[in-house]
Amino acid sequence: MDKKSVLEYLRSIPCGKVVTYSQVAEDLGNKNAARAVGNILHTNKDAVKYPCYRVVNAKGELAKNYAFGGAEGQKKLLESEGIEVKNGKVDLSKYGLRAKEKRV
DNA sequence: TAGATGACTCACA
DNA sequence: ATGTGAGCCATCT
Repeated sequence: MDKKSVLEYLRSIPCGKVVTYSQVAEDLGNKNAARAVGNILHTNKDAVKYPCYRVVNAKGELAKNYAFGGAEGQKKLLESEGIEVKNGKVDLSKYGLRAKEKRV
């Protein structure tokens, strides 16, 4: 669960898709490390290299309060990927790499 | 080294 | 539905 691992994971995210903190954490091996993932992204300033904007919370919203460039920039970036953004939120059911469908 | 904080998430009232 | 409490991990002081 290194910062690098998370960054690498971000790069592995397919274009036009988004992932949640918990999902990233789980894929990395620590499903409870959602918080750590967020922290790592926060520390990461290579947003241009690592699409942290593709990472959203369990609700499908991005951390607009602390985002790299604000909800506007994030929204534009997501839209550039072909992701439909609703009020700073995305439809995990459509763009979520896996969303919470696993819960079903 | 130990303590505190945070881009999170879940459960309960 | 909203608000509060607890748990986890990495970084910072």
